[in-house]
Formats: sequence, structure tokens, C-alpha cells
Amino acid sequence: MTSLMDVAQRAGVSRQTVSNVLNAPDRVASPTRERVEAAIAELGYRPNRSAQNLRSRRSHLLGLDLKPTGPEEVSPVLDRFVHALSEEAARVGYHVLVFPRADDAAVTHLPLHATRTVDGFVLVDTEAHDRRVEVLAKNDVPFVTFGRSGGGVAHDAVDVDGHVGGRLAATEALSRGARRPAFVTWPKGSLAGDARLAGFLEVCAEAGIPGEDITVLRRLHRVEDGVEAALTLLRGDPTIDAIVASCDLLAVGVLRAVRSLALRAGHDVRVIGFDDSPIAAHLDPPLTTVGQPVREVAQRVISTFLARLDDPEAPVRVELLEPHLVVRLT
Amino acid sequence: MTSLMDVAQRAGVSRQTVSNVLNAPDRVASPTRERVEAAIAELGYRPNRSAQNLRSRRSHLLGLDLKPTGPEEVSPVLDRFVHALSEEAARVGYHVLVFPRADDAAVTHLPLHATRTVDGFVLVDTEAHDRRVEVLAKNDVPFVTFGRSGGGVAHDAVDVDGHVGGRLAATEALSRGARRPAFVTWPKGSLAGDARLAGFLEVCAEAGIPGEDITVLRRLHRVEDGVEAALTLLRGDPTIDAIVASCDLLAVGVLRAVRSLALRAGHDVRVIGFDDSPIAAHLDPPLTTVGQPVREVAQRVISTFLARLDDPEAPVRVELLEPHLVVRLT
DNA sequence: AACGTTAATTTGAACGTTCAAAGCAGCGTA
DNA sequence: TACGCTGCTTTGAACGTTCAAATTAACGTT
Repeated sequence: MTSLMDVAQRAGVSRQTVSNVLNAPDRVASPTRERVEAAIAELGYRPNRSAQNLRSRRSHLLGLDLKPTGPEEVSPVLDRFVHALSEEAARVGYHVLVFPRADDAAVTHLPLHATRTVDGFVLVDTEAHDRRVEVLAKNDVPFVTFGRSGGGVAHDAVDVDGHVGGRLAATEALSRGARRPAFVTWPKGSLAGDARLAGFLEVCAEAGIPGEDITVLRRLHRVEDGVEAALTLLRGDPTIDAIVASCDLLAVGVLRAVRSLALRAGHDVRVIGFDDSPIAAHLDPPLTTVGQPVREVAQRVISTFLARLDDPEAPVRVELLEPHLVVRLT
Repeated sequence: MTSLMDVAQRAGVSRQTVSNVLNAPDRVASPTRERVEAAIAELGYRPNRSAQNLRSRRSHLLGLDLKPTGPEEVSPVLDRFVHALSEEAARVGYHVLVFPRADDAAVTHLPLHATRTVDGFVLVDTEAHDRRVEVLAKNDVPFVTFGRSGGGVAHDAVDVDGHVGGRLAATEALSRGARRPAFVTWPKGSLAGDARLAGFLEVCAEAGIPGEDITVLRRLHRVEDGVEAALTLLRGDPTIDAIVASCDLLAVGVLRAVRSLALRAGHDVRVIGFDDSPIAAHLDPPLTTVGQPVREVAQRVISTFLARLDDPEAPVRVELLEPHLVVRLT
């Protein structure tokens, strides 16, 4: 392992000068700098992260807890998020450490931070009164959530505006001529689902469609649930000409049901999903969906996190990003 | 942040004694140890990982590159593996750092190791002549692969014996009375797929079933491919009474096709998959499948990795684990 | 010619831990 | 009484970096 000292000796300067060449090149005279740079290149020197970590009192690591994906459960958004997050983290000298989520954050999360193995956490899939949020907040552990958590604790969060997304979906459906839209979503209590529904209903109301003409079905988020819901919907009321689903998986089911009834998605019934999962583009016909700006979410999560590290006392920051409509053929 | 020194002062001993209480308790007299332990508890002291890392010249981090999961692509085994790996790593004081896979390992992997951000890597989805394997081996970077890579470079690896798995599947099918089994697998060149097929054919031969009576279809690994393959198989030869698929996703398709032909999986046609994905247990009927000992793989990967760190010159170790049959209803 | 100024570089110290060696009792033995 | 031994504890040093302060050189001012 070559260290600063090795480079310094080779270039005939002190270790601090080498450090300066790397961290503050303008403090070093050009000829010296070139000599040092040559030495660095010749020796293939790379600064030791552990030493930097000790000195800076930062691990430059971000903890991310993963829960095992259950049967049938796919989390396409999470998957893209992990990628985006690790890329954005790398951009600012950070990295992502993953660990298995346990029941009690005090057992898994706290020790990781107490030992300064990580500087803090990113939480996903937060639910109302999330234990993790409560435990971390109480222990002054820096963290940022992707998605707001409904609970009583105020904390840094980055979220995609579900209300706007609902509006986008409804507007798209109506602008394509739909007059009798329906909505398939999750059981009551899901923050995201309820916001999407609210936005959807708002646009419908603005368009003069009476609330009682709009059927809202609540199911789980699996494909079969989508199939069943759509069948119920279309059999119960054949005039329904648009179905918006709270997530793409449900929309996949809707699409299937539509086809099984010999209807054409995109013609007889408009179908719109949520999240722009990788599947969406590859369905037949490709699914129109409300996309989440996953990369931007990751960016904001990182910058919010760094800001929190820099100033633990700063006011809580909640960022709300705009989703976008991905118009395809349904 | 409380350090060893704080604890030492509080307990009225030297920092090294505190260190000993934690790392070699038997070197410390009982009364002293108790005093120190009390101080540790009172102050809530946890040793600083960055300092330990610097001292030990280890980051205690294992790099794992993730490639973005494409459309429709689910990797149920990988998913469980990541979990198991991070758990097994934690057991020995290690953690898993994930980062996005790029085309060139020299750009993503090498710097992570040169800076000692990670101590080495775990590679999954290795293919023949994998660039990553070549680059890491050439640069003496410690790594272990899950799954053998076909290339010319010998390296540490942990794999599940596909040949045994194929035998297991065939034996199960035949012992349930099947006389005309077929096999659906991937395009030629897949190490895992070919091994599974070979084991399968071996048992069939042993049972006296002539090779020309066994149809082998090669498709991709998606559900639709399974559907199509099974339809081709069963329409082409209605006497086929067992279909073994190289992965559960294919088997899901097979199951669907079987049902669409008004046949009963498990009665008219035996269906056996591979990998015991989370889906398998929740299908209707639940899928019989050859399971991979994912947790044990993770364990072996970790122990192999540690052995490699301890002795870079040790002979290459390739571990082959036995898969197991998960008998359900098909 | 002495002095202040600025730029460039070096030295000292510290981050928190652990290894290696040294120190110190207390005790039994010669 | 001196010696070595054992068990327990402390001190010194080092891992590789960077901040802060000190040093040195070069140069223009008065």
C-alpha cells in the first residue's frame, strides 16, 4: 500500500504538499504540483478511505435497509432507486451500505450509526408511525426518507407529489375523451394511494363529472387484484371508459382483464398506471403511466442528507417533486 | 462522540485496558473488568469503526455490484442472496456495499479497492470470460463469485451443483410415474442451464428412457417463453407427462399453458421448476422446484472471502453445494 | 538596510484504535 | 534478601490522513 508519505518522498516534498495537490491544488506552485502529480501517477497512489474517514469523522457511508421481497412482490421503483441512489452518492464521495431490515430499528440501525459504520440512513417504504423513524429521530441519527411518513415526527423527506400525479392521470384520460373514469387503488390509509386518488377526483370534479358516477375500488397491489377489480368494474358498468390504477402492477391486471373481455385498451377503455415500472414499456400495448422522477429523488435525498449532516439543527426539509406523464398507447 | 479515552478516564484505567475488556476480556482482572463494563454501559460507548478500519487496514466492507434489473426481469435468487449475504457478513463484522455495475470494472471496481473503500468483491451473474473476473484477478483484488465463470481464470467461487439439481428433478418426475419427460431451458452456452440438463438426461438414461424420446426446448427465461414452450411441447406430443424447466419463471409459464389446455399440473403433467423463487410456493397449485441453498451459499462466500483476505497466496477454492428438492403439488 | 507582506512549503498534532513492549506489584523460592 | 516469575496494567508507537500553526523564501517599501 502506497501512502502519502511514499509519494512525498518520491516527489521530494512533504506529505502535506501531496495532500494539497489533491485537495487544494491552487495552494501549490505549478512545478511542484507537476512533480507530485507525476509521482502519484507513477506509484498509482490512491488516498486511503479509512484514514480519511477517521480524520473527517465521517464514514461516507449511507445505510439502506432492505426488506426481503416477499412472494410475487416486485418493487421496480425501489430497484431503480437503489441504483440511482448509489450513483448519486458516488458523485459526492458517498456509498450505499445495505443491510437486512429487522423488526426493531434499535437492533439494526442504531449500532450501525453508534459505531459510525454509517453516517446515517435512507428509509424507504415508510409507513405511518414508522418505528424506524421514531427510533432514529429520538436518537438524533441523521436520516432522510423517500416518501413521507404519516406519523407525528417531523423529519427530512423527499416525496413525489401523488396529488399532482392523480391529476395528471385524470387529465390525460379525460382529454382523450373519457367520460366515465374509474379508479383502482389500495386499502384506505396508504398515504400515496390516497393522494393519487384525491388528485384524480379533483380533476374529475373540475370537469363536471359527478362524484357518484366515479367508482373507486380498493384492492391489494398484485396483478390478480387488478384483473379482478377491472372485471368487476367493466361488468358492473359497461360504460366505464377509463381505469386509472394506483400502480403499474394493478394496471397490468387491468390490461389483462380488458383484453379478456375483448375490449381494446387505449380505444374502448383508457388504462393508466402509476410508477413507470420497467414492465410498463414492454407490455402490449405499452402502458401509459405516471412516472416518478427516481433519479431526481435520489439526488435530493443525497443533498438533503448532506445538508442534515452539516447542520443537525437546520429546520426539517420536505421536498415534493413533480411526477410526469409517460404517454404510451393505453 | 465518546471514545476509549472517555471510558478509560471514567473507569480510572488506561485506554488499552478498555480495549482489552472488549477484545480480550480474560486478560483483565474481574473487578477491573466490571468497572470498565459499567463505564461502557453508562457512557453508551461503541468503538469507532473508522479507527478500527485504519488500524486493521481493513474496511470490513464487501463490494457488490448491482446491474439494473431490466423490464420483466426479476431476480428472486439474487434478491434473497443479497439479504443472506448481508446477514452472514454482519455475523463476522462485515457489511455489504452496493454500487451500480458499469461496463468497465476498471472504472467502478478497481478504484473502490485501491482506496480501500472495500476489501474486495462478491460477483454474481458471472458469464464466461467475464471482464470483471479478468480485471480483478489481474490486479490482485480479492473476490469470490456466486456461480462459476467459464473463463480461463481460476478463482474462488461458490456454486450450486446444477448437475445434481437436474438429477433431483428427473428422479422426482420419474418416481411419480412420468415416462415421457421433457426439458425447457435457456439457449446453449449457459453453464447453469447445461449442467441442469445434463443431470436430467443422465437420470433419464439410467431409467432406460431413450434420448430421442426426450424433447429439449431452448427458450429465454421469461414467463411467456415458458407458456409458448409448453404449448409447443404438449401439442406436439400429448403423451408428455412431465416438464422440467430450468427456472421457476419458465415453470410459471409451463403451469399456465398446462392449465390453458385443461390439464392438471401434478396429475396429468408433472411440472418442476428451478430455484425455489418466492413465487413458487404461492402458485396454484404450488410448484415443486429445485431449491438453492442461498443462505449456505452466502455463508461459504463470506468464509471463502475471509480466507482469501487472510492468505492471498492460498490455492483457489471452488465450493460446490447441493441443491435440494422442494416437493409441493406439481 | 531593516521591515512587513505574501506565497509556498513544512512541522506538529490529532482523529480513535490496537499491537508490542515495558512497567509494576505480589509472591514463592533459593 | 535478592531473584525470577506470573498476572495485570500502562506507555509508546503506528495505521494514513488533514487541519492549524509555524517556517522559509522572495520581494517590494520606505
